[in-house]
Amino acid sequence: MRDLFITNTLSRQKELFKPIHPGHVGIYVCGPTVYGDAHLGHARPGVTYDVLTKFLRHLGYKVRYVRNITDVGHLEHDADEGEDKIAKKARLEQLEPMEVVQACTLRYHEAMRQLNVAPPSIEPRASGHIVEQIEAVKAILESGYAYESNGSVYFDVQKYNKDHHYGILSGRNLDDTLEGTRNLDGQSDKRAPYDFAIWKKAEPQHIMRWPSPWGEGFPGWHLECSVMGEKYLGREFDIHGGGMDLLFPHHECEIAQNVASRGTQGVHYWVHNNMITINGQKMGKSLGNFITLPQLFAGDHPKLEQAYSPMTVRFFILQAHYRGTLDFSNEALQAAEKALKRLLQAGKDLYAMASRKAPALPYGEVSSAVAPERCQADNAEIVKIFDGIYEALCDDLNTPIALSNLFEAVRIINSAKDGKLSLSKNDLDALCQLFDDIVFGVLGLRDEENGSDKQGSVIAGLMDLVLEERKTARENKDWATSDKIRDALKALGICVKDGKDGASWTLE
RNA sequence: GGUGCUAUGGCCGAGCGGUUAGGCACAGGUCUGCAAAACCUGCUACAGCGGUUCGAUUCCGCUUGGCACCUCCA
Repeated sequence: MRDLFITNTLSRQKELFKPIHPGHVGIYVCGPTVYGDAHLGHARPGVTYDVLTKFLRHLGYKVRYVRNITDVGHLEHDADEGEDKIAKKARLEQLEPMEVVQACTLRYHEAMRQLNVAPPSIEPRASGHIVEQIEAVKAILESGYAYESNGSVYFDVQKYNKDHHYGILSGRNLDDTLEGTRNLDGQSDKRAPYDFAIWKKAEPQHIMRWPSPWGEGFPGWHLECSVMGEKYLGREFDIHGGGMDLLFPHHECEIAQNVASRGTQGVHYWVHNNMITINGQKMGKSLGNFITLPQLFAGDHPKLEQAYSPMTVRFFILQAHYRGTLDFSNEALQAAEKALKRLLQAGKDLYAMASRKAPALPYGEVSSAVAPERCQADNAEIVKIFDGIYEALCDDLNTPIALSNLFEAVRIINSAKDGKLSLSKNDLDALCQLFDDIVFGVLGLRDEENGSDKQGSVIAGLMDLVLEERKTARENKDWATSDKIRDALKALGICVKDGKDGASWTLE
């Protein structure tokens, strides 16, 4: 099995990935808080950890991928007001909280499906794990690193920091945290401003509430990930992923809770994806510059010059390394759209040359192929591309380098198609393998052009007929008829191109 | 204020102590009835100032700019 190196936020270095149990990998990723439409920002971790998971599987690991749905417990703004984000939205729209959760979850799933992000192995909800969270609060209280105050339970950060390092992940120390924290006129039940709630008392108007030994309330936000990670992946597991903005306080708090409740940090590799920015600035609801995925796919937003397909967005994300910020712009998306089209067209031409059918991996299915150790191609350049791609992906999931190698393959395929280069059967097989395993498998790209199979085959049949007539006209040098057909098809969004081996067409 | 990240050609975006990233755009060429596509060629950059080095875009320091986290956030 090839060695994978991945940047561990804990050490801030690339580390050789070694799973706890050989051949198996447990991954936990912080999923969305379901109170609104999924936006462009959600696409980044969705795609990033989808590729990581698919690559691990391709390397031969058996992966359990857990991604939660946060449907309770997000305190809004000021923790002292204790208003649950979901409950607030529900009140505004006169809906049951779970109605909001359900609607948003379904929309999130639909957006992920369009992005060809496979569903996780387990998708636990915070609201379904209240009992476990209460048990965790009890355990933390027993450990002495928490205190009850007026019906709420807070984590005693200062005490914890005496025995452990609060800030081990984010690279801070408590004094730094102190300086940045503003005192809110002592109206809090907390002993110190940096203490965080692990159980929060429900105010009378609060809809989502559960009974507990400390009265009616709801669990603190940081707790759910600690609890569900342990429940489904064990006391210790391999990888925990999430957005960089969750690094502090969320993930820092998770570590503290894990140490307090079960005596171990729990996570071996912390992986963080960077943000998508718009004009160099992070997207955020409060900044009013966020674009939802449905808007993006429909082109329905003032910042959008056109609609961008889910695959274009996926390719756009893959073109940058996951640890860097990625700046959104129409130019960048349009460039991605064209590049993707060229890549997929080369794939089609490749399969035609090899007389194979492209694998159509439906949503949720993962290629069962295991990374080949060696490339069997005769052409040295193809071997180099093959190696380059695996080397790049094994080096902290460097998808941009992998893509640059794939475009070298595109060049070779196109040259072969033009008859300027001949490829052996081994070469073609190797290239097909690359497209099967990497382009469609690991990177999860796919052709969006074709409609349903039945419609597609009808159109293909009609096109054969039309192009046959046009060919006859061209053989008679009847350019008027030939151009008339091409123009008419163009008007329907079908682009005809005359190549050496006859005409081909694509749906715009 | 504290902590950390970053500064790459027209745009996006990799990378590295000495050797072509890649994509998009642009210009010229080949092919072609024309067009499109494709292929070939060109455009060769690393904020500024110092330092280390035989050699720095890559390491170090300073300056200037940008960003993120410290509050819900992917």
